[in-house]
Formats: sequence, structure tokens, C-alpha cells
Amino acid sequence: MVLFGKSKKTEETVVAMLASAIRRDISFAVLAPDQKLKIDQLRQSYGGSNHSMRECLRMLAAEGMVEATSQRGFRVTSATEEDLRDILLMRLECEKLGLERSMKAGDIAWETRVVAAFHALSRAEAEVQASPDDLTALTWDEACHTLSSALISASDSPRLMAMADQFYNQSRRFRLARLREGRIDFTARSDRARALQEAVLARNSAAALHLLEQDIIEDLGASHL
Amino acid sequence: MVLFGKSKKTEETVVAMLASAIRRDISFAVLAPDQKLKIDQLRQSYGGSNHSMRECLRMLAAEGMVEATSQRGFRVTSATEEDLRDILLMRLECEKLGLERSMKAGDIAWETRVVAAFHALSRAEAEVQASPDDLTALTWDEACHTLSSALISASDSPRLMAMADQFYNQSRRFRLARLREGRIDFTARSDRARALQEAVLARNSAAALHLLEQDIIEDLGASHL
DNA sequence: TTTTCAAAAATGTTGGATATTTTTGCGCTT
DNA sequence: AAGCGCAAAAATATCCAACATTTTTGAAAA
Repeated sequence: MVLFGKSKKTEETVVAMLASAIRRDISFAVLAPDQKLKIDQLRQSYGGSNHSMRECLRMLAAEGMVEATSQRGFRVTSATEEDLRDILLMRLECEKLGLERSMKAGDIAWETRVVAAFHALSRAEAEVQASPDDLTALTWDEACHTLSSALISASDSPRLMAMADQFYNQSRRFRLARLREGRIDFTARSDRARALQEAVLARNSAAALHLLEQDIIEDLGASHL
Repeated sequence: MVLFGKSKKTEETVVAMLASAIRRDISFAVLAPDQKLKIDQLRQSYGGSNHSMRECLRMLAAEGMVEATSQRGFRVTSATEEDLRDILLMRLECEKLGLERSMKAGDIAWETRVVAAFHALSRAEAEVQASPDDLTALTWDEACHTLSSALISASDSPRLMAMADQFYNQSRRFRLARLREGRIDFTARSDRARALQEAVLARNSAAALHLLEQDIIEDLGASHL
């Protein structure tokens, strides 16, 4: 089944295309938590050969998006309260460490990336509030992601950035679910964003880390670490 | 080429067997940093079909042991001073966080695992000093790994433990190289080990974290974070 | 109702084949 | 001799089809 005309030029390989499509569908809960992922069934929806699909699922398993059980195939990673807590704990630690290091070492180019990301995010938040659909939700979430990446992009640790990315991806479906349910306080978010930008530019590490922490904890909803 | 009679009962799948064999050979620098990993060539050494080998390499890429470049295959991850610094930074942060959480939440079973791991390690260190060959090196390193895992095993965060594991694996070849070159101070290590065990059992978090940090920084050799 | 066991389904693996891309090497021009 | 371009060779990425093994299912027997 051919769906999005990602004409093989945009995405490098078939496996990468499959992976990003499935990743997206997991984020939007088209593929539900704990759902069994049978190879042949997936091939009918997404295309690709059995090997490409297996390889793709292996990649997603390494990213933590799906779980692989020997001789029993793959399933979408479960999404319990426990999982959310764990994922956000890791996001918090990665992003705190990354921001701390970036604020020590960041140059003008870094500041510029951060300011740009803050701006794009504020626009995306306005749009998703005005007309909340899948498309605006996606760009909103992507803007959040870009900001997170930007904040830690001067940490000078490729592995830390990769990890932060991974855990952000894992947290996506929880945030998008909260968005759908209208459980996101955009006013508080934009206040925090302004304060965070200010703290970052003033290189006030303590304040910035505290605000970042607030922001991530917010994603927890009711629970507590 | 059949090598180690891992009779298909010990390891679950072919891919997992291949992966652990290659992982080991990367750790022992049989496969050198930046070395090109051609599928057919690897198959002659390790067996497996072309697909199994690809899948295996994909897994190792996700673990950070090899690097995948689109349309250009796989190569062993490079091992520069930069890489070492980055890996140890991540190990340090993961293990510090894990130990801190474990010391808050750990029960008697956890303490028991830790004490057992310390004991096994002290024996392994004696052996590797007495007769330093590949076998004792492997058991020594594995004992170190078991201790690391044990220390953070009460942190109640599966993802943190998985990350710590991953970065330990990535740091392996550096440590084994240092061991081969005789650049490891076993006296200092055993002193630190004793002190660390004491601090852990006394639940003296500050002291324990400091000792753990010393231990990991030691792996850096000359460099500095 | 529970247990047992054979049939069906799904996974893991392999071989071979093909398209595409990258690398290599050789001859040509300057 | 150095640099360039293009064809040949190598390697990667993909697919199809098939088979072995394992898990799951479902129906008959206790």
C-alpha cells in the first residue's frame, strides 16, 4: 500500500521510510500500546519486504518504540504510568545535563539556534490552539522537539544528544495524547518559555534548569517522580 | 566457519549469536576501530545469511558499537580520545544517577547483590593479575560489569539500566586495551573498591558517588573531562 | 471443565536474484 | 606526470520464495 509519496529521494532507504512511518503511527496511537506487530500484516499497510520490515522493527526496538521478544515477534512498547515516569526521568536528566553543559560552553551560534527555536515554538503553539488537528499537532510537537535539541546542542556530547532525542521520541505519544484530551495549559507553557529563554540568554543556569524541570514534569500530568 | 560451539540452545537466535561474537571481537580489537565491515566478508568469519548479518549489524549500530552510513554500509565505531571522553561522561552520569537512586531505595536483596559482585570482582582482579590472558581479562571485565549493574540495580528505572549497560559496552575496548598495556593500577582499584563497598553499605551517598566517579574517571587514563 | 495434542499461524532463517549506488582503475587530455 | 572522466567491478539495499522451528489455536478426549 503506497501512502505518502515519499518518493525515495526524501528518505534515504526503504527501511528508514518504514521506520519513520511506524514511529509516527505509534506516536499518534494508530498503533496502540502493547499491540502485536505481525510482519505480514504490517507489510500490507506500509509495504516493504519481510526483511526490510524486520530490520525496521529491530531499529525501532533499539529506540525503545517497540519491544522484541525472542521467537515471539514484536509489539508496541507498553505505555503505563510507570513507563511515562521512567521516560520522563530520563528526559529530565538528559536535558538538564545537556542544558547545563550548553550554558557553560554555548557560543553565539547556539544562542541563535535557541532563540529561533523559541520563536518557532511560540508560533506553533498559537496555531495548534487555533485549529487543533493532526497536522498542527505534529508541527507543534516537532517545534518542541527542535527546541529541546537546540537547548542541548552545545553540550558537546553526541551520545547525550542522541539519548535525549530517543527519550523525547518515546515521550511523544504521551504528550500528543494529552494534547488531544485538551489537558495542556498553553498559558503556563508560554510563560515558562519566555522565562526560560530569558534565563538561558542571561546564562542563569540555576533558574534555567529549574524551569526546564518544571516543563518536563508538566508532561507527567498528575503523577509524581 | 563454526567457532564457539554455542549450540543454539545457549543463545536464542542466530542474530543474537552473531551480535555477541562481533561485540566481543570489537571489544578485543580483533575488529579495529573504523574498520569497514563488509557483509560477505563477515559471513565467512562468523557464518549466518546475508540478512541475518545485516540485522545483526543494525542491532550493533543501535547499541553504538558500529556505525551505519546510508548506502555505504557499516564500520566499527571510531575510538578517538573524544569518543572515550563522551562515553565515560555518559557512563559517569548514568551510574551516578543509578547509584544515588539505588542507595535511597535499595533493600537487603540489593545490598546482597552488591556485596556478591564486589567479592567476585576482587577474586577476578587477583586472577587477571596472576595470569593475564584473554580469558581472565574477559571474566575480570565481566565482573566489573556485573558490579556496575548491581550498584544501579535498585534504581527502579529499566531505561537507565539499559543505558548504563550500553555505555559500559562501549567503554569495554578502551579498558581492555589499557589492561593489555598494563596501565591499570590494581592496588588503587582494590582500595577504592573496599572504600566504595563500605560507603554503599553505610548508605553514605556523597562518599559513594565520589568514589564511583574516581573509578570511572580512572578509565580515562591521562585525559580529563 | 480441564487436559492433550494436532493443525494453523507466525517467527526466524536461508538462498538466490536484481536494482542501485559507491568505489576502483584505466585510458585520455592537458 | 598530474588531473579528469567514464566504464567496469564491487558492495549495498532490496525483494521473492521457500523451509525449519516455535508459538498459538482450537477441537477432541478424559
